[in-house]
Amino acid sequence: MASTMKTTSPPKPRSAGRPAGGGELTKQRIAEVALAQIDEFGLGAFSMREVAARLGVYPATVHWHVSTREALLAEVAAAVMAGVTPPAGKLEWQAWIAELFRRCRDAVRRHPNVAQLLGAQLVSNGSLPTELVEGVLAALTEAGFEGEPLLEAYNCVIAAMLGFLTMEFSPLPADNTQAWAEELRERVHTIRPLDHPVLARNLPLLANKAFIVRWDNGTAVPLDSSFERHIQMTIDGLEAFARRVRPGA
Amino acid sequence: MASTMKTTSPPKPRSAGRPAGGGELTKQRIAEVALAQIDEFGLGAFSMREVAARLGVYPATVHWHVSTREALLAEVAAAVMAGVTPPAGKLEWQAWIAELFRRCRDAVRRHPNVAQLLGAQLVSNGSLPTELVEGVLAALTEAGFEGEPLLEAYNCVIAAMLGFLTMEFSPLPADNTQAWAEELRERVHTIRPLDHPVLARNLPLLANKAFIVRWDNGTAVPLDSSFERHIQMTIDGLEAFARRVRPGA
DNA sequence: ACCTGAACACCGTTCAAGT
DNA sequence: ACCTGAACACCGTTCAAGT
Repeated sequence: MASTMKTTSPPKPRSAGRPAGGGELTKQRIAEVALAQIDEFGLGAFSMREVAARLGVYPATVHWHVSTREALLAEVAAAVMAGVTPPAGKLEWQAWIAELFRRCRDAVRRHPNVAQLLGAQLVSNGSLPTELVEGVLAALTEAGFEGEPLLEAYNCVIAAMLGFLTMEFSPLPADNTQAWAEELRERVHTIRPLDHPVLARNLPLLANKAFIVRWDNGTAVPLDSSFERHIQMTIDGLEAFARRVRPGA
Repeated sequence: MASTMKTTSPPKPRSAGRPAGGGELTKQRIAEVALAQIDEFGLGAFSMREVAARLGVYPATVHWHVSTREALLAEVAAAVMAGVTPPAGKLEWQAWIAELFRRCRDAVRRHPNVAQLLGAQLVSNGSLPTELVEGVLAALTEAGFEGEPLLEAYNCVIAAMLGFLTMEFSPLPADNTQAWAEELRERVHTIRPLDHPVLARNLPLLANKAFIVRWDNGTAVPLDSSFERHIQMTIDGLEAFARRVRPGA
């Protein structure tokens, strides 16, 4: 019963072939365990071998179901983002987009450590629900966009939404968090008013709450009001864009 | 002279202590080599050991100068983003922000593989130039923001800029790019018009050019017009926000 | 101060072999 | 079809020891 912290000890020995117990090993079950692991220790500490260990199985077994580490992560991202798309046809396009933004953020807040997968990995992009794409396009069509402007507006909306969330929940340095936070905090508080007057003057307002000058991410310090404002700005921006495209409305 | 593709063969043997040759090993030189490696093979293939090998040095030597892998990556990100901030006081706030967005994108386009470091890693966030922060705050102050709205507007601007770039240049799956692209392409082109009418109708417009339904990133298929529109929308959004805050202007 | 040489504790993935 | 057991070719980081 030798138990140390992270000993990847071989799983309970058993013979090959499908096990008798009801513990069916499926792609979904693997993704669940992977998500649990990411939730607990972050994406940096995620490993196939640890997933296998948690399932009481050899690493190769996981690969039989999942093909590759990246594919598994895409699966995880898909699971997190499933069901974020609001139902169609019940809201004005502005309200629909606002609702999508909020539901998307709620999903990410439940599993903040997968945030980096959304914006920063093309793989998991591809694993976002098609309903989301269709929904945004439908809303923008209702807003009067078509052709090239539709493409542009769509890209702006997706970038605005996922971009903000990717940044809000971007991970802290894996290891010596304490030391790093202290150093950045120090650096921020010794900003010279002569070199950076506006920043220095607004330091109490910005410290640890503004991008680039913060040492906690959205898990510890959520940017609620900024996100709400971002929704507002996105919609205002879309309306202005729509006016430019079809001035007669 | 045994030379295979990626043999981490021991470096040219030499004795300990500082070498005689003028090849000074500094933090900057290490960051340069790291950046070159990332440019060539991507962030996924980046390794401390390979950096060491390129420098003709043992892995431990790199650690003497850099402390940690994450710290080195932060250094690299800082190097890429150095000098993106436009000079102060020469442009209207709208033009200044637009210029910042464009220069930022140009920097990322020169080193697209570091894009994921910008939005998705809090470490490298902290290594962005303070001038950038100050500049954005100054522009927004000129636009009439102060207090809480200033914080919100700032966060929206940073998220809009870095978020878009993070997404535009998010990396493809490391390995079997070909197969993955083909599969996504296939999936996109078999979308059923009954389930996703707007998407299906606009497929020629969107395929491989819209987020989530593309299989190339910004390196192969740049989203120029979408980015320009994003700048426009951001500024329009800011102006609308400013009007809400101080209706008398 | 700066570097070697070797080790430690991990990785993802592959593959023959079992059932 | 599904899994074991072991191997391959890597990792980042640490540390005593050299100069």
